[in-house]
Amino acid sequence: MQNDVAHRRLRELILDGTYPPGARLTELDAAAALQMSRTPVREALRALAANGLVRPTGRGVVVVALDPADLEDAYQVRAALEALTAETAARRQRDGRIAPADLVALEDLAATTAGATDAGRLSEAVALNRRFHRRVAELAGNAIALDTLDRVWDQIHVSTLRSLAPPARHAHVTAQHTDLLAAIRAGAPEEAGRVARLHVLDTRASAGDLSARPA
Amino acid sequence: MQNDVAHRRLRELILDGTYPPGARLTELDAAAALQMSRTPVREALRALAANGLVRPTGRGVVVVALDPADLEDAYQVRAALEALTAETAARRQRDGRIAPADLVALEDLAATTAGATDAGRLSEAVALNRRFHRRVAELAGNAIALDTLDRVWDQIHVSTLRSLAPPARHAHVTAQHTDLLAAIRAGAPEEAGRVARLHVLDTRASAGDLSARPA
DNA sequence: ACTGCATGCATTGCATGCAAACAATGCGCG
DNA sequence: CGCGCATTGTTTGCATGCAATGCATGCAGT
Repeated sequence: MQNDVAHRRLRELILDGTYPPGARLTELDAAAALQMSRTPVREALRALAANGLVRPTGRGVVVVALDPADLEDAYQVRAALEALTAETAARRQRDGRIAPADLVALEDLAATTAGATDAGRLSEAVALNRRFHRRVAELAGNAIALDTLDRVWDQIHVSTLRSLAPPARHAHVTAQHTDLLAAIRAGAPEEAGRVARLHVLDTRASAGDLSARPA
Repeated sequence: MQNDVAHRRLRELILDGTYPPGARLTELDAAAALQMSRTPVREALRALAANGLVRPTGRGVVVVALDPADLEDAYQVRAALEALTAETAARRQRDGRIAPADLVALEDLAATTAGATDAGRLSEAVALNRRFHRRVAELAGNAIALDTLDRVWDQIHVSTLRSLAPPARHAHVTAQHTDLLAAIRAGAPEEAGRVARLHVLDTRASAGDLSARPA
């Protein structure tokens, strides 16, 4: 009950845009693509549907394509949860329950992310950015929040794939990362939560602008 | 791709305690219980795992049993999301985007819930309580938040099944419901969010106390 | 030309069979 | 008496086959 190759591979194919939002996918298609029989593919499709990456539709499934309103909703959820995890992480730091090495590693990651962003290595920057946010959430030590965030991140990722544009004001984004780290390091929960929420909502703003004028 | 009888029925069996937290479940067992072949059951099990109701373990799956720390985490997530939805609902009300009938219906539901709680009809009260919270979340019109909350509610529900004790201070709980409704009706987002968060965390306190001294 | 219907086809739902993995058990050997 | 190893049984992973469903296509009748 843990050999989900089909699930993992299909998730990859969706996240990297091979199956873009709105793409219809039948069991047979997917099975052919993965060179497997329909059985494991069916299971994977169910799991993906449960994770909100794919939506059942009459025959077959379609890759989710969040409309602007849904995307806004997703960002609201993400903001609420990242505020929670940032706040929790800061509290843990204040209580001395965070290993100094973890904080340093996180600061390194932030720097690497900023570097990739500045250099315009887009997809790498996106991946690093997600890893940064995920690490922050990990610091909170809330497995359920992390799990939930993974879902939301995936959903947002899929629906913002086409707008893989460089963040308009990436110096701003980098600065916000720095602020967040500072608040966590200082053990200031309130501040960390506030910064995290605003940062997510800022990201939304740019993604929203882009998704407002696509195909 | 939407005929999940197996998924729905297994979910029911887990939520109503037929398969209690920690129960091990093999595909064959479940298939026998549902009188189906293993194939649809496997799909259901994968979906349940994706929804966090069941956890893969070596052979077969076990029904999730959140330890007290995880339960606390789940309540934190729930509180953050219910604060968001309450806040959003209040904002919508303020902007006149909520049908008056919906608010009235919600107040009725709150009254019914209070009645069942007072009368000590425990399982009915639990069900009504969840419906009340769900309706509030629906008012926010955020489908993704609702979806996410459903997951978290399910997870919490499973792990608090054994402690089906009457809420210690149910007058208090009822009062908080009233306060929440008032804040929404008044179109006071900040207040609604605050009340919702505190209400959830209060609930947690009592559930936590109970789960601290179980089997 | 348009509507209604029937036929065919794509696609899903489910069962069954088989092979591989893993765990437990019992056996032989030291 | 204890330890290691082989054997057996359980359970999963996957493929295939078949039946049922619903959609699209084309034909006929108006």
